[in-house]
Amino acid sequence: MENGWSWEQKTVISELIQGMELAKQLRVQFSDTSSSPETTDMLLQRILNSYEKALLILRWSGPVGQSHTMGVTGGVPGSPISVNGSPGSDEFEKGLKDQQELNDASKKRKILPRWTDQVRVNSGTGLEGPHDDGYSWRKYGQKDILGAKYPRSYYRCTFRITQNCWATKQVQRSDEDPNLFEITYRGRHTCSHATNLVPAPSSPEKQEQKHNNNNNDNQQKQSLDILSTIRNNLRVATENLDNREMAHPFSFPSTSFGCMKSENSHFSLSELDNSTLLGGFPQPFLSQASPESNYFTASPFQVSNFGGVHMQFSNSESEIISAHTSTTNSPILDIDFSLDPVEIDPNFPFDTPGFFS
DNA sequence: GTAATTTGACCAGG
DNA sequence: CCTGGTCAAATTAC
Repeated sequence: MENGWSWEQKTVISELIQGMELAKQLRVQFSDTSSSPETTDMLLQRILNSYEKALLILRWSGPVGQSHTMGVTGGVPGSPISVNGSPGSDEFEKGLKDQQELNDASKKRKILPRWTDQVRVNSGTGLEGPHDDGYSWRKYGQKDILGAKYPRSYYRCTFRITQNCWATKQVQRSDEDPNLFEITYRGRHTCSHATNLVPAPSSPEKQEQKHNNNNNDNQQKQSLDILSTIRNNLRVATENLDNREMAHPFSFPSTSFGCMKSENSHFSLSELDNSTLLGGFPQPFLSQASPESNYFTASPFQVSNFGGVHMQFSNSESEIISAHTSTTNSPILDIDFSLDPVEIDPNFPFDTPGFFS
């Protein structure tokens, strides 16, 4: 790695910087009545994408304490990551030990970190197609759940076998609000497959049928975490921000890491000079933005619910409390933050090419 | 042809 | 025993 910064560190930093810059632009937008709502909306999207990406990367990096810990993390008080950042060594070791011992999936599953996401799909706009969260998932089952109107779908990382990546997710459509999906993620991706090879994402319709794995919202929520930390730079408020779909998964450049998909047109790096850090990524334009406007507040140490999305973290033991937040203006997002330090996966491909340059 | 999805069977935990 | 989660053969998609 050059300059002591790994590629991912640089990426995170640049994403955060970009987010800030965009937010600033947005602020200007609001004082500039001549700018169109579309522009504003697009800026919002991009901001979110940046934060998403940064969060994702942070997640991959795992809890702090490792050599790969990014400096940024420390500067993110209140962020989930930093909260988990200091795992009790006991549990940490225990977790590692467990993972090593466990070959069987169920045990393994038990110790995997778990977090839930609630994603709203905007049926009106023909779905925000946030297709995937950028990962490459493979459906391996579907179950009717007692008391639930809709079946639950089970997905695992496409690279489970080839790269021993044990990340999985479950998608459950909400009973009362068919537009709402609860996505539970389990385990961190340890794969290092650059999926830009993966063909274009499926069509929106297809996604719809597939229960809309709009998990990218997940990252959007995560974005909020960081978002809140940059509160001073962010104070945006659009008119009513209903549950809107920030949609647009971001993708990574050809050097994409993990099992992220590099979806063609959703790359969202801006024209900001962050590229100097990143080494110059391509900058395809953002795709269509949702029409509705947003309202978005970043209050100190408080993550807000954004676009009606909701996210909770929990370790394998604790219950996932499902808070209902398809809501609108509640600036407060309940985050049950108790991620398990154990989530460091021994298999994490630190040595993966491209992970650390 | 390969890869992904579907779907009933199987299994473990409570 | 019931339920949720996973497996794997059959099927479908590419």
